[in-house]
Order: sequence, then structure tokens, then C-alpha cells
Amino acid sequence: MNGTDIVLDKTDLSILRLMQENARMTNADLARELEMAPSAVLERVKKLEQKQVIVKYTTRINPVALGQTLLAFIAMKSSEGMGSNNTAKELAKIPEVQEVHHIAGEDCYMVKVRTADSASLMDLMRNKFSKIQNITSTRTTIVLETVKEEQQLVIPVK
Amino acid sequence: MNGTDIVLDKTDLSILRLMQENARMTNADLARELEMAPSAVLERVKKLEQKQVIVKYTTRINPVALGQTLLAFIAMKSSEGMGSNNTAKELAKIPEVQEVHHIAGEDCYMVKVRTADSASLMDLMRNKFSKIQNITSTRTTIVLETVKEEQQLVIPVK
DNA sequence: TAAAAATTTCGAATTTTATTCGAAATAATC
DNA sequence: GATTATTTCGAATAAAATTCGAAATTTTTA
Repeated sequence: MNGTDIVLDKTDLSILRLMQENARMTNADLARELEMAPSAVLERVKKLEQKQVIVKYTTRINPVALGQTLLAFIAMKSSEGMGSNNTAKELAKIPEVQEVHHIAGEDCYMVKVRTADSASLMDLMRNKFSKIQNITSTRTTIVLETVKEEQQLVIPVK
Repeated sequence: MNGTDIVLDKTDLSILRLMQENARMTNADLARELEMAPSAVLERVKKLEQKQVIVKYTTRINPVALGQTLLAFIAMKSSEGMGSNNTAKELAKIPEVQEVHHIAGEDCYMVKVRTADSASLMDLMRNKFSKIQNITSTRTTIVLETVKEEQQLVIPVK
């Protein structure tokens, strides 16, 4: 028995489903939806936060509105030993780097980056990536059009 | 002049920065932080929603808590003509598919998928992907470890 | 540049929600 | 089946959301 096994009942799942869809839903509305007292629902939400089931409440902003129109995936190879993931941690520190995954296969990392344009991506690679140890190669794939981009999980009914 | 050019001033950017970090921040707290009247801040937030600068308020849920431990990137080739993106749209309909990007380069699409395990990924490919027209090949990359995964944008100060 | 128009902000009033906490109900354990 | 722990409830209070007219500010235009 470790901290990993978290029991979520039907009510918890409903809360998560509703909150995933709208993080600013009021506790009162949640309670109405679930036909429970607001205080009971609040208790549950707080527990979900404590248990780190709920990681964060975030606002999705239209990247275009901020002029961030370039999205790219970069597959990287690293000469780093298998034990450490310092390269990944360094990459993760860069704000424009949205995702860093250690992957199976020929490449070591899959990195997702969002910048204003190709010039700023070039900047990033020249000024930031170049300073990170052990990166031996990068293969950049530019996104032409994004059809779907979300991180909504599929929440089971029970 | 089209609907694309949205003017965001310093206050808007501050709101976005705060809300991106915590979507459930109260309007009252926002107002305190910005040293403005709550009513004025509320007005701005509503406008950001209307202008679709704010796309959604969402709750990030720990995938492990829901037993969704498998993440994969799938590079796909499609025989579809360049004009349409029906393949992408069909992929986007699948809940387990979190991202669909049309990419430059040899492959056509980059697809990000999250499922419970490799068996359910196999299921998905056999039962859903196989029904989508024009997919001529897939190359699946399994994620071993995720070091960073977010979609926070870099919001300029001014 | 000065007047007019449009937008933004404010503040006070009202409605709604969040939060607290003791008690009752329910569920789990021994 | 009694005990213990957990969850839910409901009522009371504090806090926040929302509304809206008026003032201030900014932008437009003549």
C-alpha cells in the first residue's frame, strides 16, 4: 500500500468531470448538479486537491491572441547515462518548452515548444538548448495546423 | 483589419498571467492584485472570454489517479488530398486523442494519445483508427517518463 | 486641438456563494 | 453488532459576484 492507490468513487469522478470541463464552476453549482449540500462538495474538492488528484486549475489562453503562432516538436538524442535525467530537467526549466518526455526508441526525448515565430525558435535553440549538456542531435518538426490540443482525460463513469 | 488583431494592454496581460496560474482565483483577489475595483476587473475578464482570448477554464487532473498511465505519440501518414483535413477531424473526435497536429515533413500528422495501458492503446488503434479513411501508416512512440507537461504560455510583461 | 463619442473604471447596493462547524447520518472496522 | 471513522447536512456568517448609474478616462473626429 503506497500513496499511489487513490480511491475515487462515483461522486469524485463526477466532480472531476465537471471541473475538468469548467474549472470556474462555482461550488454551489457543483452541489446543485450533484444534488448534495455545498459543504459536502467543498469537502470533497479540498480532499481531491490534497490528494493531488487535482493538480492545478488553469486558464487556456488562445496562443494566437498573444502572437505565439509557432509550435514545434523536437526529437532529441542525448549522450547522457540512463540513470540521470538532467538534460530533461534543464529543458523543463525553459518557459517556451511546454513538454518534455523521455521516450522509447531511437531518440531520447520528445520536446514540445511554443514560440512567436521561427526566428524565436531559432533563438531558443541557439541560446538555450545549446547550453544544455549532452544533447547530441535534434530533429525539429514544425506544426502547420493544430486540429485538436487539450489534455482532458477520459473520466470513467464508475 | 480582421478579428485576429486583438489588443491586450498591460492589465489584460496581468489578468491572463494570474488566471493562467490559477483559474479559480477569485475576482476579488484579482482586483486586489491589480489594485482595481472588482467590477472593472470582472468587465475585463468577461471581455477576454468574449474575444476568445480566454478559451477555457480547466482542471488538470493527475492521470495516474485515474489509471491512465500510457502516453504515446503517433506519427501518421495519410493518402488524403492536401485540401481536406477529414482524417484529422476524425482523429480529433476520439476522446483518448488529446492532440492532432498537421505537421511539415514526411509524416502528415502528429497525434498524442493517452490511455490506461498498452492494451487499451492497441484496442484504440484496432477499433478506432482502423475505421478512419486514408491512414496509410502509423509510427508509435511510447513515452517512458514525462518530465514536464503543460500548456502555459509565456505572457509578455507589456 | 477642442468637442463629441466611446470606453473604462468606480462605488455602493443586492444577490449569490464560500466557508465554518456542530450534529446527524452513513460507512467501515473490529 | 458495537465501536470508530468518515461523510453529509444545515444553518449561520463572512466573503465574493454581480449589477448599474455616474464619473473619469481614452479615443475619435471635425
